[in-house]
This record gives sequence, C-alpha cells and structure tokens, in this order.
Amino acid sequence: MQIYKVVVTVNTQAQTVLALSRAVGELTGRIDNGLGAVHGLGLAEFVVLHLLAEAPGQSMRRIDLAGALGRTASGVTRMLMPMEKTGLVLKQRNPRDARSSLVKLSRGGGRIYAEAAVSFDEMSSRQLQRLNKEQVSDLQKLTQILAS
Amino acid sequence: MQIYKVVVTVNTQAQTVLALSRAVGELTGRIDNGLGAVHGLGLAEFVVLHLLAEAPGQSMRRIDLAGALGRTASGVTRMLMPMEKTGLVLKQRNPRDARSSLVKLSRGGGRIYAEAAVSFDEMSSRQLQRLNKEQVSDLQKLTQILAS
DNA sequence: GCATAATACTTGATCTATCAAGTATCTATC
DNA sequence: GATAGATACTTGATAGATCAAGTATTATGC
Repeated sequence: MQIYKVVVTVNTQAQTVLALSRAVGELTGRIDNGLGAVHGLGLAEFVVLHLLAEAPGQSMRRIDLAGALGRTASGVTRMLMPMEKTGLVLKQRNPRDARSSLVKLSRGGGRIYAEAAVSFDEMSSRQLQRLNKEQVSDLQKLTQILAS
Repeated sequence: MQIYKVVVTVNTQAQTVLALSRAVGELTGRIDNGLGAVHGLGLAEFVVLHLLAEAPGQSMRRIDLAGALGRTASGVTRMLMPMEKTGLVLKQRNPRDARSSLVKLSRGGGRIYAEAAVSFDEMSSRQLQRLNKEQVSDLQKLTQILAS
C-alpha cells in the first residue's frame, strides 16, 4: 500500500469559522431540544412567534417574515402550515395587496410565546453562563459586526 | 375585533443567542454555497474531509466521526453514502473490531480537500474581514468558552 | 389601456436529516 | 462457555428543507 499524506493547514479565520459554527450549532441545538421538550416548539417556530410578537399589530407579510428568518417564501409556507393548523398563527388577507397575505400571532400563540420566552431566556442565560457581562457584550458586538 | 397586545421582552443573553444564531447561519450558508459552486462540496462534506485529513492515517471510525461532527451514527452513514459513491472516501474493515468500519480519505478526496481548503480559507477570511486580528482572537476565545 | 415584467405566494419533486428498530459483533458475568 | 448487555452500524419510515415551476395579482413602459 502506498503512503500519501495530505498536509493541509487551514488558516486562523478558517479555524475560527469551523469552531464557531460547531459551537453555535450545539448551543442552538440544546435550546431547540429544551423548547421542544417543555413547550412542543422548535427554535425556528419560537423565532417566528418572537418576530410576530414584536411586529406592529403582531402581524407580518409572509415575504417579510421570510426575509427576517433568512428563508425563502416557499420555506415560510411550509413552516407555517403546521403552525396554522395548531392555531399558533392565523392567515389573513391583505386588503392593500391581494398577492400577499399576512401572518398574525393568535391569542393562543401569544400566550404560548410568552411562556416559551421565559424558558428561552433561562436557557440562553444558562448557555452563556460561562461568559461574564463584558464578554456577553463583546460577543454581541462581534455578532453585530459579522451580520453587517 | 378585540385588541390584545403581547408585551414580552427577552433578556440580553436571549437577544445575543438569537443574533448569533442568525449571523452564524448566514455566514456558514454563504461558505456552503461558495464551496458548492466551486468544488461541488457542501460545508458538511468539507468538514468530513478536513477531519479525515487531520486524523492519523487519514482515517477514522465512523462512530468517532459522528462524535466529531455532532451527529448520530445514522447521520454519518447517510452522509457518507454519496461520498463513497463519488470516491471522496473509502470504507475499510476494521481488523481490530468487526463491528466498526473505518472511513478513509481517498487520494482523490485528499486532492479535492486540498483545493477546497484554499477556497475555504479565502472565504473564511472574507467573512471575517470586518474583524481585526484582535477581534478574531477574541471571537476564537469566546467560542472556546461556549464550547467548553 | 395593453403587454411585459415584477412580486407574493403555493406546490410538486427531490434531497436531507432524524428516530426507532434491527443486525452483527464484542464484552462481562456467572 | 453460555447468557445478558453494550457497542457499531444500517435501514425503513417520516418529517423538514430547498429548488423549479406555476398561479394570481400588481406595477411599469410604451
């Protein structure tokens, strides 16, 4: 058997990206599991409820929701289907533009969001508990730079 | 129509988690697309090649690969299937333990990895270009704390 | 005001991802 | 050295994600 050794070293930024991706994936995975176990919600669904709860009138156009989620219109349709079925959100016609329809947080969805937000707060704090206040603020700042 | 307004404010850590998850998702999404366009590789596949390239003998047990990827054994089986078919990796019997089999980086897989690693480096640097050296080092440190 | 383009959304097809259950092999206990 | 349990992996079923194509409505250019 022939020996061939690949020697490839990846640079600092690349290592950072790999480690960051892994760490954030695990962190969000734990929160996702926690929300699922306690509230029957996925993290993605929680984010939808969160966005709607903060939106004026607790409602958004589907396309804007897609943008805010970083997903496609198709993805939003698919993800809202079970949420409409379980009554977390409602679908409403847009009187200004018949092409688009609005998603609205239902009363029950708002209640479930409020409960889940408490868990989400706790879990987020636990996930970041090894960081002191200043480090959380640093992380927030770095995140903001990355997103810009 | 009745008015019900949900007022829920989520704490600093929660906001950080949401922003971080979003930013990292977008960042890795862009890298994933870039690798796909140039090398026909997904980010997940690249990570497999990277882990194998760094492993002694360029080979790992499937279960250890699963652990390193943060996936299940089943997920590894599924993800390696097309990679075996396209010849990026090889499946080998484990002489020490017939239950487990080894995944080995093929010669071609090593070459493709080496090429993709160059792109990955470039793309990672570009994604982190708004951070100066110290900030990259901070991010690395914070990531390490999160992962511990 | 009619044709073309753009926007918002849905749907079918396809591709991943995950869980539960199953098989094969190895280890440990009596 | 047989039996029970643990480990490594595969596979069937199912749910989630994504792309391309399609429909309906609105906006734009001539």
